[in-house]
Amino acid sequence: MAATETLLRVSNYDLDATLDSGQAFHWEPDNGSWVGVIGRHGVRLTRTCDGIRAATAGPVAGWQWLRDYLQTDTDLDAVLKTFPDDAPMRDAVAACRGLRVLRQDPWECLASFILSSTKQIVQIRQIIALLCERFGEPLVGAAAIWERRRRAGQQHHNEPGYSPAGRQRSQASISLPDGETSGTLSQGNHLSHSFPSPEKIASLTDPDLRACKMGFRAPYLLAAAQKVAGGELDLEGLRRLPLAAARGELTALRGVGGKIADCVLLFAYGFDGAFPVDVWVARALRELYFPRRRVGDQRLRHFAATHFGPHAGYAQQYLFHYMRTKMK
DNA sequence: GTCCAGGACCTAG
DNA sequence: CTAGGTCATGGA
Repeated sequence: MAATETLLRVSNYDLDATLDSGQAFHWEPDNGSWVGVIGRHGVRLTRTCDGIRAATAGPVAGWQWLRDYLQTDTDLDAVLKTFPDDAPMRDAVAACRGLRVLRQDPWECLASFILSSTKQIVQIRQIIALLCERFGEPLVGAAAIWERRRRAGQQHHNEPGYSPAGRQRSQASISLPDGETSGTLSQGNHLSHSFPSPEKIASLTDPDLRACKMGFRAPYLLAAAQKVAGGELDLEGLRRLPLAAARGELTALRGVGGKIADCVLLFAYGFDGAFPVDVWVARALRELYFPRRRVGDQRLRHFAATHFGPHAGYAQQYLFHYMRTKMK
């Protein structure tokens, strides 16, 4: 394996909380490390005493892309200092100090959250895994893995646009023999392909997508992919817009309301003022800030938009993870 | 079998 | 403005 390694020196970084807090869905724990996909790279991350050890399956030119993704250069203490000084926030921060907000690819983030509506996180991962293994590109450095499979006398069907009809045979043919992990970065096939490009998804059909278990979200994803691939929506251009304008561009997409738009603005663009309110955060706000009071949806959103300061989205992520892990 | 999930949308009051 | 139904799927 032509692996490349480095050590990202960083303190105050909770890798577990960061990669398992419902921001990104292309990561899995593996023997004390995390294995995942960033762009076309398979990546293994391991927390050490002085930082994060990173390894990729193929050669890379520098590591700035990984520092950007993980936000290791963010001054976390400066962010935490802007949080409101109240009991709920103190408890939430104490529960997962070191949690970071990632900086993901806009298309992957938008598509992932279009798929997230009324789904449990474990199911979102499953849908995205299917989407990637069927329609994504093999990762950089994965050629050695494919060669090993080929020499084992197994066929595989890697051509673009293969039909769902060939799925069963294809899946069976590319699975490794029992017990072989071969020191590869990922054991499962679902972590061996990139997230499909907007152009790729735009070329698919509704049944192709529904076969990935995404149900009524399929037409939403397809329409979004077509707008991005056709240049009608410029995702890179959103970086230069004010928060409200960027939000308007995203919510113009069918299937993208305020919550999903805020997730994308926060997790992909770094708009820290975006404050996604899902069922968990709504529950957290009601229980922690308005105990046994009847608070309307409108007032709750107003509170969220005004109470948490310039890094409100960051505060939201602490509340979300706190609620989901500690308070059940 | 029932309830619910990092929702959005449509309609009716 | 809020309340309720609908969409598709599968964990718990």
